[in-house]
Amino acid sequence: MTAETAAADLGTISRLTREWFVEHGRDLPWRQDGFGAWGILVSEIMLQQTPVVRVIPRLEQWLERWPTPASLASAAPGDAVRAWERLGYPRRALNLHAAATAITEHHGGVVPEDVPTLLALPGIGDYTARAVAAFAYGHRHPVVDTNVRRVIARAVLGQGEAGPPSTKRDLAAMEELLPRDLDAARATNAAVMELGALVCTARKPLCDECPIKQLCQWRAAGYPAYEGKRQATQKRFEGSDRQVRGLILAELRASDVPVTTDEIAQVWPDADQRERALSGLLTDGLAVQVDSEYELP
DNA sequence: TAGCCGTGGTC
DNA sequence: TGACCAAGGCT
Repeated sequence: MTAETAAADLGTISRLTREWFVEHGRDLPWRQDGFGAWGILVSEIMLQQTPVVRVIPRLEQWLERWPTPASLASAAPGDAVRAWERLGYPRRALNLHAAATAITEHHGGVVPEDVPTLLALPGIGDYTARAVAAFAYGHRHPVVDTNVRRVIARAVLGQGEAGPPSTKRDLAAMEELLPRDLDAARATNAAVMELGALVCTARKPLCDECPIKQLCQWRAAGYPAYEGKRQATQKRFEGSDRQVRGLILAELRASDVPVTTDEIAQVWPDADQRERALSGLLTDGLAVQVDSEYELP
């Protein structure tokens, strides 16, 4: 295949995916016109490693309570952790509060537009910075999440799985899929992501329904099994320190007053694990000690 | 960079 | 039923 043909195919992949998106993309809250940069930022933080269906109700409550960065910044960090409820990875709530504070104090209460400034905010990494710049402000940046990585691996590279993160490779590939036009570029980012979420899924991809199956390199190769490296498998959660942290934090969230070590001892039998978990929560700022008791910050 | 960080749903 | 997966970030 010549370079020209390849470039043309990338353009076709991009266009077909956008056309599919217009027809099949979900009407998610953060995609509505005028949703606002703050709402999009909050949604992106909440969506980190967390399914859409669990984010939507929490996001709506969050934005009703804290409609601006300044409003969240004026709350206690612990209120953010409590309002996070059971979304998981509660340090995200703490980071979001810290980001709101930085935005209020250093950026005039307005969510920054450019990737480097966004990256400097706590809890905002490469994906989230690009997503906010692209979706909230319409900047032309490749946005690469786990869905996009999978689509690129399959459709462009002909591999069954994305394997371990390969940021440079995937950013370059996504960059090539982005049209010059700003609106079309933003739509492409959303469309490829959505294709990975709804059709080109991790387990049972719906290849028959795929708008770019004719151009998919993985399909053309006969769906070879993935042979490359894989991401390390997650450790078992049941009985882990992570579980203990979660249980202790749930105890702190549920209480209006500081919690005693005796009360914490009720949530988990193993004292060593309790100490490790509690110490970790203190280090992370998710808990603070008052005399011999503990509470949210 | 590999390991850690929650929680719940799926097959 | 247990492993896998989910719009990642940080160290």
